[in-house]
Amino acid sequence: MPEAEKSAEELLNRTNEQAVERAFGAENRNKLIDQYFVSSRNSIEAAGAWQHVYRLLLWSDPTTGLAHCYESDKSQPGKPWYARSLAFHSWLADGFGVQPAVLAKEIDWLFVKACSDLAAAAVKREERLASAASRQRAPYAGRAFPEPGADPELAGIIQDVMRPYLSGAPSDAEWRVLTQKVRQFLAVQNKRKNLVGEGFEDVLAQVIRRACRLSNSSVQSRRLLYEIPGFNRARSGGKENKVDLAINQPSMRTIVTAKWSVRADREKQFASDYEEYCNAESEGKKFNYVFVTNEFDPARLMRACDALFRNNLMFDYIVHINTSAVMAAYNVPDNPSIDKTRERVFQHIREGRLISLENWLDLIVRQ
DNA sequence: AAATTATCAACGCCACCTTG
DNA sequence: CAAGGTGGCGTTGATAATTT
Repeated sequence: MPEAEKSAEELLNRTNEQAVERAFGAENRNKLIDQYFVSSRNSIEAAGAWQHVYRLLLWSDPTTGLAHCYESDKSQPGKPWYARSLAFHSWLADGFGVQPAVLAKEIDWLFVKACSDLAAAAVKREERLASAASRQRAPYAGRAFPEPGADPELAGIIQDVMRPYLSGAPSDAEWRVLTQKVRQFLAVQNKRKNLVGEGFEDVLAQVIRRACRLSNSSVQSRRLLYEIPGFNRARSGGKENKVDLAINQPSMRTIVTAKWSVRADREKQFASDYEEYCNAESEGKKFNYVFVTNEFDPARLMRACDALFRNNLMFDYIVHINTSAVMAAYNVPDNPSIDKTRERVFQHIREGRLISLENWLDLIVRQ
């Protein structure tokens, strides 16, 4: 390798390592998403957008090994969502053209990258904490306080299983290292939730910019409402709410609420947010209110499609990352019967009320 | 600069409601 | 009556904003 190229690469590696103190923060997230799109080198078209969203954000549930489309506890073998997860996993493997066994490697790009940045930062923090910890423990020296990280119960389980293969007894310190590693391994999945929320907004923003050829300034995430053209500062004192995603085109302003999945408490917010937007609107012109999601729960999807505000449909569009994925998940081979809620969702898809990301991106280009 | 508080999404768990 | 759906609530682990 030529000398100049080598040093440039070293510089890149070095800056990557030191620049990341908030691995899951907005800056690093966007840097990583950018990296993904630049290195994939594909021009981003509406039709392939769903694949990028899933490659970046979707993950496989470690307890089932399947692509995640519903809450883990409800997706365990034997429960209804296990069948739907199997169907979704199968559909997705076909879509990516890979075997079901290796699908997990195709997805979860953003989390995997951010986690390695996080681990690097944790190593540095550890040194500082360790010296503080020894100061904190100093006054109690000699009183045999429990060692941090020790987990005798977990160590016991491992010891019982492995006993026939152990030629000697590991030291207490070695057990602590092992149990801490096991705990860290199990804790990793809990960190995901810190990335998916705002990561979804950022990924969508980049997908929209690239697929619809819009500028950075016309597609923005987490702006205050009054920073969007044609919206006033609310006078009613309360907290300033941020808009998940705002698309500003000459012919149309679009306010997007982007939720990877829905919870009841957040569902209630949709209407109060919308009321705030309507009150703040100052140009006397129509704006679109759009809900983008990867929710698979039929009841939650149905409610979003049917939601009214002052007797009109509240959302102009309800967008799922891929409605074919929803249909695939609902049609499980071992039980062909379809309940009312799922049938209603099918109807919304047929009637164009619930649309795919691809369709919505095409609409944005045309408006 | 450090500490506190707010926010967010996922998830587990529980209680209640529906449905067959 | 049992199973499954639903909603509420609290916990977790992270960042961001605000206060001290």
